[in-house]
Amino acid sequence: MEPAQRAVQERRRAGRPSQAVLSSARITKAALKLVSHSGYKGLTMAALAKSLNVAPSALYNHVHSKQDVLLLVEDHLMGRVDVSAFTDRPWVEAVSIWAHSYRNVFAAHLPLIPVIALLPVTNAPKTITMYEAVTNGFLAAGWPPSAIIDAIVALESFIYGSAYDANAPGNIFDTGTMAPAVPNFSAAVARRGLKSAETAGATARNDADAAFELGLAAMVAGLAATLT
Amino acid sequence: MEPAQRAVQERRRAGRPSQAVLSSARITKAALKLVSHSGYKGLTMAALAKSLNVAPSALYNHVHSKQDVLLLVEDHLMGRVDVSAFTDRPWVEAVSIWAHSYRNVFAAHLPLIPVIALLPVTNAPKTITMYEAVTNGFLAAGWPPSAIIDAIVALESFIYGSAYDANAPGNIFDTGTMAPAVPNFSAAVARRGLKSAETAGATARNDADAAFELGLAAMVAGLAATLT
DNA sequence: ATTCTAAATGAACATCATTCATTTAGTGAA
DNA sequence: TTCACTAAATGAATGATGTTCATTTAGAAT
Repeated sequence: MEPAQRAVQERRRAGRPSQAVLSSARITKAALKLVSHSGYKGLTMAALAKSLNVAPSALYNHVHSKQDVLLLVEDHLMGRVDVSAFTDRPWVEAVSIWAHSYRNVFAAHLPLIPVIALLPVTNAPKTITMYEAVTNGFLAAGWPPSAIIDAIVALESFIYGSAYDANAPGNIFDTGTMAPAVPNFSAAVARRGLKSAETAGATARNDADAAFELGLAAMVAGLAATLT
Repeated sequence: MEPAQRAVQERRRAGRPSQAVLSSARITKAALKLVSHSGYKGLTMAALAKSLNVAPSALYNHVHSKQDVLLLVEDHLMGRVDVSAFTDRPWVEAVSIWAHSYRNVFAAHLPLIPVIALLPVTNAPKTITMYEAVTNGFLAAGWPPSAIIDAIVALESFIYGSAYDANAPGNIFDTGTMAPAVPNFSAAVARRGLKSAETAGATARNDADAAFELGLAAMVAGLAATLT
C-alpha cells in the first residue's frame, strides 16, 4: 500500500515524516469536527490526536496546551460572526444582526466563552478583524472613538451571558418545595412569556430568546440615547 | 488527649463517628475558605477533605459530586448580593445597586457562573430568596408579571458577562503585529476611556468598570422605557 | 438481639493533560 | 561531504483529580 493511501489503522514509525502531518489548520478543523460530533466533553487531546491519526504528544509540537487548541477553535468560529451589516445598514440594525449572530455561534460553544473573555486577542486574527469591522460601524454612526470599546465590551458582556442562558434547562427557575415561601417569584415564573397585547407580534422562539430580544433592544436603545 | 481536642494530624479510625464530622454547612464554609486562600484551582476534593480533616471519599456521603460543592458555595454567596434597595429605593436605583453587588460578588468567583447560569435553582434557597426580593421590586415599580423574568434574565446575562470582563487582563485588546491592518480598532483601543467633557465626572476605576457602568445605564434606561 | 442505615476510612480506578527520551528528516554551515 | 541543529513524529511515563467500592463502626428501628 502506498504511504499516501495509508490506512487509518497503520502505525507511522517514529521520527519526523517527510511531509508534515500536522498544522494549526488541520488541528483546528479536526477539533471542530470532534466538537460537532461529541461535544466539548469529547474534545480531549487523546481523541483529537486519534482523529488526526497521530500520537497525543505530537500535538504539542504545534500547540502549547489544550487552551491553545481552544483559542484556535475560537478564532476560527469568530469568522462565522456576521459583521456585514456594519457596512450597509443603520447602526441599530447592524448591531442587532451582529449580536444575534455572535450569540448564536457561541451558544453552541459555551466552553469557549472564558477563552474569548479572558485571553488577549493578540493571536486571534479573525477576532481582531471582527473587531475592526464593528469599530468601523460605530465610527460611521458617529461614535466618539473613546467610547467605542466600552460600548462593544458592554454588548459583548450581554452576548456572553445570553449565550449561557440559551443553554439553560427549561426548569431552571423551578422553586420546588419553596414555592409557597416565594409566591411572587413563582407567579412571575409561571406567567413568563404570556402574550400581552403589546408583545403579541413578538417572534421569540423560547424563553431565552425572549430575554435576549428584550435585553438587546433595551441596551441598543440605551446606547443610542447616549449618542445624542 | 480528648477526642474533642483531636489534633489535625491524628487519624480517625474507620467507621461512623459518634458525632457526625461533616455537614453541608461545614463543607460549604471550608470550600469558601479554601477558595479565598488558594483560588478555584486549589479547590479540589482532596484539598477540601484535608481542610476538614477527613478522607476525600467521606465528602461523597454529603454531596453527589464536586458540582454539588460548587452549588453549595454559589448559594451561600448569593446571600451576599444586596437586594435591600428593592424595598425602599426607586426601581432604577435599586436595580443599579443590586447589579453592582451581584457583579462584584461573582467577579471573584468566575467558575461559579456556569453553575448559576445552567443549574436549576431548586436546591438553592438563598438564590430563590434573592429572586423573590428582586421580583417584588419589579412588581412595586409596576412591571407586568409576564415580563419580569425576561427582564431579570437579561440583566443577569449582562452581569455574568461583566463579571468575566472584570477579570480580563489589561492587554486583552492588544492587536500586536496586526495593528496596521486594523487601524480603527487599534486607535479606539488606544483612546479607550479618555475623558471627554461629558464623562469628566464619571467614577469608573478601570476599563471594565467603565464598560459595566455604560452598559448597565443603557440597559436600565432601555428597560425603563419599555414600561411607559 | 438483629437488621438497617448513615458516615467514616483507605485502597483502587479512570480519565486527562502534559513531559521526556528517542527517532527520523531536512537544512544550513564548515 | 560532513556535521550540527532544528522540526516533527512515536511511545512510555507522570501527576493531578474526581469518583467508586469494600469495609468498618455507631446508632436507630424492628
